[in-house]
Amino acid sequence: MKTDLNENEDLSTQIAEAIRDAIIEGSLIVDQRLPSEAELCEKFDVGRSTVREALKRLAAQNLIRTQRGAAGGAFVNRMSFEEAYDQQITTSTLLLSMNRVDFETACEARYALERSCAPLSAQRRTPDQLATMRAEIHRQSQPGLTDEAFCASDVAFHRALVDGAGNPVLSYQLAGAVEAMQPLMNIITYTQRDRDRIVALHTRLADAIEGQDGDGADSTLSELAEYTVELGRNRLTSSKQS
Amino acid sequence: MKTDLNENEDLSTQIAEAIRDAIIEGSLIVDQRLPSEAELCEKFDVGRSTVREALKRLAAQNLIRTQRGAAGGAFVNRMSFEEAYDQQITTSTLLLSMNRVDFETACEARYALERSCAPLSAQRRTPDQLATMRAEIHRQSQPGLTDEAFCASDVAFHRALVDGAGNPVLSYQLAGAVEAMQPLMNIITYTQRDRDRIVALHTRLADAIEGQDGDGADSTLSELAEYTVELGRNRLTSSKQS
DNA sequence: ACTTTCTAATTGTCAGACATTTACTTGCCC
DNA sequence: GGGCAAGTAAATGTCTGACAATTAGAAAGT
Repeated sequence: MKTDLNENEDLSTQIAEAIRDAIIEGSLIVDQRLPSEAELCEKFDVGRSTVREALKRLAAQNLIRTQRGAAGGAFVNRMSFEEAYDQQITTSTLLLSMNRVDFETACEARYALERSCAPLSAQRRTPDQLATMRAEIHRQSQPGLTDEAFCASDVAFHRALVDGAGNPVLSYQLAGAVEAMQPLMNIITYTQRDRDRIVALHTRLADAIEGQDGDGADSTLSELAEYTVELGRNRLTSSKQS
Repeated sequence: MKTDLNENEDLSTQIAEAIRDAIIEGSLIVDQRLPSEAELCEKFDVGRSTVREALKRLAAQNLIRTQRGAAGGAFVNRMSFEEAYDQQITTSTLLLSMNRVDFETACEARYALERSCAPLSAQRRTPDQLATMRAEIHRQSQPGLTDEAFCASDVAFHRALVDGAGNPVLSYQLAGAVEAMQPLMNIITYTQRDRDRIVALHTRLADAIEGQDGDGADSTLSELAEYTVELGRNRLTSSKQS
């Protein structure tokens, strides 16, 4: 681990970067214990608060975890898919909401990515995932559902579809795209007719996935994408008029 | 912003979460100044170090930035695509390297995602992006290139392809998939024959993109994916034998 | 052998001090 | 009045020392 710091950033930033690089580069391996705070103070020749701030930075990125007590300390954390999901979702959500990304662009990205899962999902989906999709479709067709609940169910449906590809890396990458869209989707007010149409498309999609018809799933997703963009466009137009 | 904290986590974690939630929820908007450290101490009734650790956590996630001086303080940061890229790449890289994700799975995910960009890229790529692709192909065919430089050029080529879709959200999502693969790709030792084959495929890909032939690009990518998986498989087999 | 107690190591938190940076004010000179 | 310089105040960055809380392991006693 490098110990010479000469940039013009904060000391805690530099120290955090030095340790992060050591983790990425592999000289600190998973579950390995970092030197104690006191030792890091000596090694980098800084005060304890500075070291602690650096460690907190790393903890915020799930790179390390800390334990108190005698055999405690900071340990290199094995980044779990769960943690990575959450980070990805937070980042994506903020990225979309803070940069005035328009609905159409986000929608295009989301469905483009999702379509890349469809053929794999048609091939590999488990009965369990198929059942989840059916269950969500059933929920979506129940009357009296709030728009938000409908949206949440939509997300669950699409996640089941994505997970059907049986590729955790794909699931991880898609988590951001699908979940981060939810706040944008929530601007849509669904009429009963909209919902009927979406449920019909979801049903066709589930049928295709069940029948291992990759092309069918792909084209249905394509239709769904088009319809969603259209809904978003109408919503924007009507809100401008009002 | 909530100020009552009663969980059993660190104080700095709780405070960071409270502020983060306020940012996500929208009660703290972009470029808004947070209360000074002293004010936050009062508000949450904790010491200054605790507040500072919380702020460093947020800074590590690019949620805030800080300025020194009289009119300084912590400000809600507009998450830039650049920052989001970097975060995504770090997270993805560590996720893959720490969870023994096998080459095949990662490769499948990467090319599946990339294929979702191909048709859009064929439609919209700028001459500039096309030129980048050609330039990288040229570099790749030069003799005496190290494996690492070849890999780097490969990444640059594929990023140009992805950027060609003209959708920043897609570029962002793909950044992780493409860049995070690089360490895994680096285990491959390319023979001259491998390189020739890859350059030929890249050329076909660039031709398809130039000719706005989405299907052609898609099928070429598919071939490239297959070939890359094969290379990885051979590499693993031979390393097991040695 | 088992339980209890003690001890030491380590992180979590607080308080106070000083350094550094920076915007703004004040005062002086022209 | 305008411009320049010095000073001032507010804020973050850093250091030090102290104590609290937690925990593993050693020591002691039965």
